[in-house]
Amino acid sequence: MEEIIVCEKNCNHDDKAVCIAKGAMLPESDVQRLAEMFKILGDPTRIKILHALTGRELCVCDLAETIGMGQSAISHQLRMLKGYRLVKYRKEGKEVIYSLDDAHILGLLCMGLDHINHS
Amino acid sequence: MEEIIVCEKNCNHDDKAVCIAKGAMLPESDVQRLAEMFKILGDPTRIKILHALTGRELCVCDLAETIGMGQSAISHQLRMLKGYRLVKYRKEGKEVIYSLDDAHILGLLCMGLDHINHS
DNA sequence: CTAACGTATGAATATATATTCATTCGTTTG
DNA sequence: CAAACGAATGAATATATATTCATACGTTAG
Repeated sequence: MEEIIVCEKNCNHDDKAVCIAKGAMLPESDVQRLAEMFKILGDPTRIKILHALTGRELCVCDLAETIGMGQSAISHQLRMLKGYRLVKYRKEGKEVIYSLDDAHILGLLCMGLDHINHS
Repeated sequence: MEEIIVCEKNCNHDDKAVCIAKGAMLPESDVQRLAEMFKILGDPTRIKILHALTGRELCVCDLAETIGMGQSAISHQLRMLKGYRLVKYRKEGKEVIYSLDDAHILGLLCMGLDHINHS
């Protein structure tokens, strides 16, 4: 699956470890996308939004009140979540109603919850 | 499982949604710990370190060379990972050899990889 | 058409974060 | 004991990030 890269530099101690580790490295693009994805989940406000939207759809205003933050802050975060396809929206009159777009990400959230509870 | 909180404020539109959403909210402490945990995984360098240490132990120097970054940068990140019990170390002469301390977290990494690949 | 409402947005601010540099510490080796 | 090495650390810096404020936009109601 992963291509083997030969390590050029000769370090003083055990070369082999570095060579093997280098060869096993994730492609940079995967690393970046992974980090990006986890970073999105690494913010309390965004977690609250995603969790609030599980099994429910809510307009911006209600989200803001539910979470207890300003409308603008929520809107900015929704913009980001929208960008990563984690939420979608539908317009109804003046309201914009958000819901989850990616059920898959909930698995990560749940697994995260498991992790912080069982340890 | 979760205690129901009654919402006081009367918003113009549908109160019920907010009440229910508020009642279903995660405890603040859970939210914080979840976010904290994901934030740790939300950095390319830390992902590289954790991934490099899967199935292998490496000293700081080799980690730095494997990843292609300065010793100090790696050391700072290891400090953080150590703080969250994601890595452990053992000393061998002048070297400090790190390994994973929490195999559980690898599940999250893998699941993350699945997620970015199948979507 | 105008006012009111819900939302989006840009700028500003405060804060957090990662990396580098210089230095120190501890261990080993000559 | 002194020099060399690997690692840790603190300060400094650069950069990213979240939130607030003010305002603009679009829709609806009067």
